[in-house]
Amino acid sequence: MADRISDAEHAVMEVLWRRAPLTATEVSEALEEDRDWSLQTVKTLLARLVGKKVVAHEADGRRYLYRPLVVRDAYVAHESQRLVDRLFGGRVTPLVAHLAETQQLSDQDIAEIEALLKALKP
Amino acid sequence: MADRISDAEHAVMEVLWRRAPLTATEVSEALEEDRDWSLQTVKTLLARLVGKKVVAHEADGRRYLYRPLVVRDAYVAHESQRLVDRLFGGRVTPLVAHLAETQQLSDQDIAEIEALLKALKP
DNA sequence: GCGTATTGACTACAAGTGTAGTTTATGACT
DNA sequence: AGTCATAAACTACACTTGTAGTCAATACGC
Repeated sequence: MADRISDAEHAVMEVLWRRAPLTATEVSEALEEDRDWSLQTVKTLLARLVGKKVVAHEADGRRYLYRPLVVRDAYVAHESQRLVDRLFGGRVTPLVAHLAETQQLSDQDIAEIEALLKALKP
Repeated sequence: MADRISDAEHAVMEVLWRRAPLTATEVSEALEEDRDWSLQTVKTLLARLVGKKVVAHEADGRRYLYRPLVVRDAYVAHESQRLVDRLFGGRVTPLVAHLAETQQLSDQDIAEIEALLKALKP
């Protein structure tokens, strides 16, 4: 479960996190808007995800049903941590500071985050 | 300038962002603590970075001096944006919310971020 | 001046990634 | 029953990435 999920694979995971289990064809259809992939490509990605043990497939008649084996939150946490570690020395404050500066946080964003922080305080 | 910087390449960039210009040997020495790379490996990475036009090299006698062509802030901004886009639908607040939950922000972290946000308000 | 170390240039090579095509079995329709 | 569509399995192939090795030129120490 420690293998990295590539970019293309991640797009497939997002579909499965939204709804599962799905057949390969259904996943492919769900991706049509965003990526211009052939069904074969999607199947390859699904097979690789199964190989990485982050997706399970169970036979359903002649086809497979795919479902995620890792929860999205865990993935998001892992990737966020990676970024914070690599670019901000593991500290969250500099990240927020950076986003605040470069991203033009709207007043509403700021209000939201403040409310969130307030709720966290003892 | 749009080529992605790989993980290993990023380690080299960090060295150059800290101090530049440097020779390949100096970069290699600076990396000794963190990565167990041969000089040749570092040279390969430098060459690739030059190929990607994110590092420049200028001859200095028989060797080259390497210096970054992109500023760290731009890279950090780009990577942060990528993560926010991919995992949080482009919105910063959910990222902060997520980090707040999973990262056990200390009281001090919270205080820092609050101060930072206060400073941003009109 | 000659050997040795250093440097850049070029080459290597396996694993991972993006992106399919081909083959074979099976089920669905007429 | 024969034909067409579909699904899985296998194969392909170029590009990137991690990690060097080799070669040829040059400079430095003695």
